[in-house]
Amino acid sequence: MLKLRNALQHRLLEATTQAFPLADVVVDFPLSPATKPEFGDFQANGAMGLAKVLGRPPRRIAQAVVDQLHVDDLCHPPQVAGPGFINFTVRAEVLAAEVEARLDQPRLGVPTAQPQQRVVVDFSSPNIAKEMHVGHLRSTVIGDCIARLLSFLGHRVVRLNHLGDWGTQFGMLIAHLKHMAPRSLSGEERVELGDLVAFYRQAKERFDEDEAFQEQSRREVVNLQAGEPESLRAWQLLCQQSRKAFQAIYDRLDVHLVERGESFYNQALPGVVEDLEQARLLVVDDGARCVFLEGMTAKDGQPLPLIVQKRDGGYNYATTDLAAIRQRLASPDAGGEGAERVVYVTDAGQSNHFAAVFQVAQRAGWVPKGCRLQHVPFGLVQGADGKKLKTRSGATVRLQDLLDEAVDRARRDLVERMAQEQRQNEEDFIAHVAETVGIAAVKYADLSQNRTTNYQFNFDRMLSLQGNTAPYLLYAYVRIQGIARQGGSLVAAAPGAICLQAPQELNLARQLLNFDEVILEMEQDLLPNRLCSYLFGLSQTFNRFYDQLPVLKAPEPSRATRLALCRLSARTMNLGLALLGIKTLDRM
RNA sequence: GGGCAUGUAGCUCAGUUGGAUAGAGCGUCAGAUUCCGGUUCUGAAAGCCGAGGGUUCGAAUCCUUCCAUGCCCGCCA
Repeated sequence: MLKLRNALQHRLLEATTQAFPLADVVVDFPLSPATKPEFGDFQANGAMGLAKVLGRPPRRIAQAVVDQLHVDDLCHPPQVAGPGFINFTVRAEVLAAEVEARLDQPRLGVPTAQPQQRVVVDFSSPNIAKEMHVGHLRSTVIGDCIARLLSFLGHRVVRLNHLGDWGTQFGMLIAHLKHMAPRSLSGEERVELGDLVAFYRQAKERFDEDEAFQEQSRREVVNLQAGEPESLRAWQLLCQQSRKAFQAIYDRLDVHLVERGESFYNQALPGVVEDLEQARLLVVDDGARCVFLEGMTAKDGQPLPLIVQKRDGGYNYATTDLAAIRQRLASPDAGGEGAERVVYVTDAGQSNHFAAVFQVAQRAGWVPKGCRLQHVPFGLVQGADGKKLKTRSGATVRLQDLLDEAVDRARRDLVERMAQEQRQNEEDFIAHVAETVGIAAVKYADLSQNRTTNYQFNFDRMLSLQGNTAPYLLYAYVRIQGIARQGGSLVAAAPGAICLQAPQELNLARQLLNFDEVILEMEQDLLPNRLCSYLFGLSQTFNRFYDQLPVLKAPEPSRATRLALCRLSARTMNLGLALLGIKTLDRM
């Protein structure tokens, strides 16, 4: 409806200037989508605002504007309602023409962004030698969705996995590896570390108990940073092992990332501190080198420092994040990424940190004009008790276990339903459906909630076949495919064949045509739940349509019209879900 | 103590630049089936939008004070 809205907005402004040719009044008369279906398709609320300026009753103003409006080709006569709203209802023939035009548009009416930018989306970011857990779920799912959206809009998107692959804890791990599997380092023996979490735990235990081991661990950190070959090899071995585990999960989630761990910026860290020194931002405080932040205070009301080099000379995460910003925003000739926008998808707890780091980057002059650094925060994943999600024994929930359970449950549901319906299906089918539904349910549950709030994780709810869930949406899609299987061609409609008559047809057409508005809205604030609630509403409208009107058995021209609506519904669902990172099924 | 969030129906949550009578889903209760997959559809009950004050034609939305909850606050990320 974007095109229609723009056209109407244009005419509305013309009518307003005709009605009130006052040079000194800036006439702003915005047209927005109607807040309720009974108000039509669009509404204009400008009359109330102008009432004071013009010193006339708002309804009279609205009527004066309507009198100058020429929109007969697009709408029914606009209605003045309430205190002075103007309501517009688009003509059925116009809707039909829009539906027909959209049937063959690959982008379903969504324009590409102008200008197209180079965007870095930084998300997921697990730590080497630790397992991915619920904490990584939201970043991975939301980040992937945002990256998909921005690429769809035509931006050149680089999806970076800022892996925790460097730092003091590696000394401990390397030292432990050297004890456990010394021959693996020389390549004489292939080592399978197996459960890296257990390995990490062992190393940590030993570190806490054994003083000699502590000393050795510290030496390994120094060795690693100095590039000592054997320590480096141990480090690589650990990274490789983790990478395999991560990749298995990314494959399952259909999430693609470019690995760009913290170690990538290691060489740049001294330069970052030098730059800050050059920019006269650096202050030595209590032996640490830091930048004092503007507008941020610590507990005692003193200015808050961002430490970039510790007392012992080591660097910390703030330094790495600064190095990353500098590299991402630098031009490609300077070895940079040339990004015009960098989006960080991390939990809301890091808001302060990013505000600090962005401020320092800004003051250091690393952010070129027109470039934008953006933290996209999200809330915690909580259990049914409203507290941070844990297993029954109190441990962190492994992401792999969480996905397994979702798929298991989806499978049990499916098998039970098949028994009830006396349906026979191949094992391949069952496995594929269970996997798709399970993963979709987990993703959708996360995305369908406003990301800024904490989110209560609940298997029963997300896998339910009713309500705002992935299975409900997938089922609506499956129904359309069912029509196709029964002989309804969703391939094409004859030109001019669409004739919208029944209210269910008109409702569905309107909903379908709103897709473009929703995508642009989602782009504005990067809230995937906007798209989710749209797709849920579309599924509901479709189910009503499907329930109340026959498609295949309908006489012409209804049959062709309804098939066209089915086709556009399927395409819209498919594209919408794809932007969420969710795959559709033809049968389930 | 400071900062950032959050507070809307029994539960889980939407609510667009301030717009019309406050919106879903689940649950509850009452209905629908000659139909392309009933995993559906129709309807009902359910609200002091945390509390007070302010801004204006108009506030869940903006400002302010307070209350409650969560997260963060110097060398971990």
